[in-house]
Amino acid sequence: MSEKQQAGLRARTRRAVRREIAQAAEALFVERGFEATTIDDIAAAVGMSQRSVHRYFASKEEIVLGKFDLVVDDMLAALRDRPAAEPIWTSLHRTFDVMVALAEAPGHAELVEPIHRIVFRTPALLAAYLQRLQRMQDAVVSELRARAEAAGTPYADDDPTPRAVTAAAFGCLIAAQHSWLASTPKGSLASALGRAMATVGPREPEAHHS
Amino acid sequence: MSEKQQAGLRARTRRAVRREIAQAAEALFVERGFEATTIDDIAAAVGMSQRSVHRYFASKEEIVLGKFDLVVDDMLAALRDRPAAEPIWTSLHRTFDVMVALAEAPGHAELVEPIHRIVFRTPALLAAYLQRLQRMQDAVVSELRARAEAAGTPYADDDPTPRAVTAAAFGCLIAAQHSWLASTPKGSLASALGRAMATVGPREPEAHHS
DNA sequence: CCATATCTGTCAGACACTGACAAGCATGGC
DNA sequence: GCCATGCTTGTCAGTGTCTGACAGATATGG
Repeated sequence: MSEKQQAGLRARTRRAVRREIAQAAEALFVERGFEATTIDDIAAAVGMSQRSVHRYFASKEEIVLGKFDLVVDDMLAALRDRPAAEPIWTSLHRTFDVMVALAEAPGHAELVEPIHRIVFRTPALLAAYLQRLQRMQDAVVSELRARAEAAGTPYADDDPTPRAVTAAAFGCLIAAQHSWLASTPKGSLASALGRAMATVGPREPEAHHS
Repeated sequence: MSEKQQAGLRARTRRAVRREIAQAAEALFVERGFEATTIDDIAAAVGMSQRSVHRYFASKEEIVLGKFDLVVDDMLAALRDRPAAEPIWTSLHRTFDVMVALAEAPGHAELVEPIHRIVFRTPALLAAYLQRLQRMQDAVVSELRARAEAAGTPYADDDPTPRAVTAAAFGCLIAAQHSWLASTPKGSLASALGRAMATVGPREPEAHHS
């Protein structure tokens, strides 16, 4: 009843309206910038009232970053499906692959780059994006703790290891996005991620879950 | 003329008023929370108008995170003073030590923990903090590029290495802050940082500036 | 003592966001 | 076909952050 991805008619039309709003909004954002576009402009573009737009998106940033929230669930599911014996760094790399694949999926890959650029250029959007990444890291850390617990080598409650490794991996993701935006000619985001994640990695001082 | 840390009378009184506002605001934030405290409340607490408070702080978040901006300059200076032959990871560790030392300095160390907790608990504040860390990373990456340039082994423009290493280090900083807040009994932030930065690190596939 | 610069309060406004209410429109039982 | 129910929508009103403009108070420097 809450906010599931039901196949009901209501939920379907709701998602359609969401897409319509996001589509019109992104066009305006690309055209005249994020901050220079008001909610009223977006509402007028789709023929709705300002209030209704806010019924579909809790905040202005969510219009741009809303898609990311949907990917997060897929990424966490991908992480859970990774074999327990796999090195953590590899599992995190494969988790990011889910996001990269959707970003480079054919059809709407043209909008990905300008939107990406806007997110990293607009302070408010970058802050919101980093906040979402941070929130996702909490979920990843929980998963890593559960995995270590299942392996018989749980982390101590105040052990910074799982969060440090996770934060380092997410740092590589952001570095890859930066590098991808700066690359000329434009390479693939997947290769940028691979290169970034090859430059750093976890250190295993003693035996700790192979 | 712009915004330097002059020793003039004007700049001195201005910083005094800033401190007074921040002090009163932090008391209110700790007492009733960040979001539940309005600018009008803060203005009333220091006997000023709402408009004048905004003349000293561009945003509500800056009242809390303004001190961080001052530390950033010291940290960047510390990074520049590190010997060029020192491993990057160690240089970054020493850079963070500057911030840790100020956080654990005697006198105002009691306020550090509750403020820390508020920052990590309040979404808007966490987002603003992460944004500032990201902006600082840009400066650190520039410094690392300049250092590699001076060493005769410059990075390519789209090489994600310097940013990935930097992002990983900052991830360790955040992980250390988390671990420090979660630790009972409360350990030192410096030791938490040391443990976090020991868990991950750069990989040197080939010879690249010792 | 005066010209200049700075600080201040007040007013007004843009903008994001929220709650409340009533009207429109659908679905589903009768 | 008809009506009750529930969801969506627009309108209105309000809060809170943040900004610009103006005028008065205060301080600085010649």
